[in-house]
Amino acid sequence: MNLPASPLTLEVIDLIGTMVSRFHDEYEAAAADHQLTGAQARLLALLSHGPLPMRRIAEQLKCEPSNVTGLVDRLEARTLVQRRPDPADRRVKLVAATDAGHRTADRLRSSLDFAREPLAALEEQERATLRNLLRRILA
Amino acid sequence: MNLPASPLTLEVIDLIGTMVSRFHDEYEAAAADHQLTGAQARLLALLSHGPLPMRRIAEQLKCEPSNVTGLVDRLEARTLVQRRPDPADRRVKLVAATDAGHRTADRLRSSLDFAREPLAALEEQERATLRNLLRRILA
DNA sequence: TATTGTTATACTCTATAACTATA
DNA sequence: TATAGTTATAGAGTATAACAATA
Repeated sequence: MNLPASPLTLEVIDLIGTMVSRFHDEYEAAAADHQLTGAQARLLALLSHGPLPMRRIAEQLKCEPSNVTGLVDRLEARTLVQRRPDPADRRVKLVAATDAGHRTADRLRSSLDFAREPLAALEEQERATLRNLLRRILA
Repeated sequence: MNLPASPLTLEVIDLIGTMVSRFHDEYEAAAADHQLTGAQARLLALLSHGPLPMRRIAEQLKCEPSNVTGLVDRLEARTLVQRRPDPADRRVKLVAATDAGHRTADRLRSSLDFAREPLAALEEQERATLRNLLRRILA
């Protein structure tokens, strides 16, 4: 059983919804600026930390492994990623970002700094307060 | 020119990213629980405020009008929405949620109260602080 | 037998362009 | 001529099920 939410709580939920929507739209737009779809951008960002097996990619992206095949196919056709054999297990294919892929991922990440601008409205101390509140919500 | 972001700012951006990702995934899951896609759920939520012309729906959903045709087709096939003529302009079709559509939208909205639970970790005063910070960021 | 990645299939979402019926 | 909605087409993302190679 849920208690009815207070007007304050409802407003916070609404504000979070607005933030989610805005952040999401701008991420898609930033990806499009680099001729990437949102899913492709997320995969490329994932690979900037290092190569991953197809299986792990599917887990991280929360989708079926069969989807990853097409996703990697399209990025590989543009030489942004590369399939490599895993010496330890010949069933596994490791997907790695190429140099071009890493550069694209870096540029994408920089362009995402749009998120930094709205935060400039806050003082250092206020950003710390926001960080602490978000940490507790997401804990 | 952008100044490099401080570690604090980067952490806040990262926390916001986590919130966006979590909120988005849970919205999709809640929609799926009602046999709706995310796009269908957003359209149905939009119509809970009242009927809208196809054109306005496209604007609100930030997509092309041609997409709305199929979206409404699929919801109409399940009698969750209905196309009506606009007495004032015979070119316009008004899309309205049916009773069943309103009920589904209500249930969906209730199930989204998952967002309320994490907020319970905060005291009333802290929620007010969070609201004020978010308001300024999103202003 | 179980696991990894792929293929085949089907559906939804999306954009573009051409069409129709109104205005 | 301009606008609202539709259709046709195509590409991308997604899930399910069946499959080959390897463990």
